[in-house]
Amino acid sequence: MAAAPKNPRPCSIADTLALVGEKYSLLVLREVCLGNGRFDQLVRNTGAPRDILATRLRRLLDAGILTKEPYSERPQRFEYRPTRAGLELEPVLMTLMAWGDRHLRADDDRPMVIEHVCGNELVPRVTCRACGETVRHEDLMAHPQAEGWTVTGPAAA
Amino acid sequence: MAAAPKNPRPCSIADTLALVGEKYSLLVLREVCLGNGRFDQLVRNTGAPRDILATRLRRLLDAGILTKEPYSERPQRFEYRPTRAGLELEPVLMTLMAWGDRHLRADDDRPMVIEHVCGNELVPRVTCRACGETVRHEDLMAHPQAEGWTVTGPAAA
DNA sequence: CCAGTGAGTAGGTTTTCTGGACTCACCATA
DNA sequence: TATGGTGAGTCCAGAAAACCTACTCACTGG
Repeated sequence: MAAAPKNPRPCSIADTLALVGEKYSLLVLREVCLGNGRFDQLVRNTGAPRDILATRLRRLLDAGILTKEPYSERPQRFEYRPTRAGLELEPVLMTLMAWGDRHLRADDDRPMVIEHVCGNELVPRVTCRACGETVRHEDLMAHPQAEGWTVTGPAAA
Repeated sequence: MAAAPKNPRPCSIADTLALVGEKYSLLVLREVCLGNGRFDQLVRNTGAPRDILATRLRRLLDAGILTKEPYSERPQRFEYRPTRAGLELEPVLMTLMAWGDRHLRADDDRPMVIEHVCGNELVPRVTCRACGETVRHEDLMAHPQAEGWTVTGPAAA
């Protein structure tokens, strides 16, 4: 018998995680978004082994999520910065942080508070671009576009 | 010399990823949110090896993100379902999917379209709960709550 | 009785992570 | 000019995870 075909559901979540889902990648992105883009800062702040960090950085550069900008000639030194695409991953970081703050922490134990220009603390909320309402699970219907990938809960194709 | 202390930045993103950041975990959550909660469905749809899937499921159960509900006595069969906490991770899945759809796919090649009750296709957007505005990177200021964890870009503590 | 299914477990190999030391280029100071 | 320090990595051996294949166990349906 031929080996298992191994074709999981085609999915943009999976594709995105293939780029940024490895250990430390999103922490690197966090630091870089905070402006801490130097190698040793990344090592200290993420806890990644230097070795692993180097391969993660290469991958994120290749994926167009980070860029490497010189901040000193002689000794050549670089700083990693998010690209536009990298910055567009910030919502992922926000929603992860919000979940952790809600479920893993006491109210007075949040390690970081983010302030929005409006002057309030940022509590991120995901809304529907079309109608502006908060997105709730019960309000969603999934429509797989490929044959054979059914969903049994919210919807049928 | 004593070994490196290895204390990375305290962070809810890291804490959340410690629970759901391993390979396949978020794909399992995706399937479970879609209503495909049985072991063999999860194997097929995520592509995870059966033994890895078993350990991921245990971890997600322990973390209170999934529950195991019987759908048949004799033969005892269970189905995994998201808890409230699990459903609250859906925004993470939405934002990951939106990013992948935007950056890794052509417009006519999205593997899944989600319809909101409002009748439109869901395009998720992260907004500030206080003022309702779309969250943009430039509008944020990060305030680390612990000493020593500076940010050099958006803000100082 | 036999084949088939759903939900795992077991074992052995391959891949990846990890921690530590090492390099290389440069600067500062004595 | 030696001496030490920093930033940005690389290299390596041991530990841990992932992977694949096969196997079990409890049924069910014909």
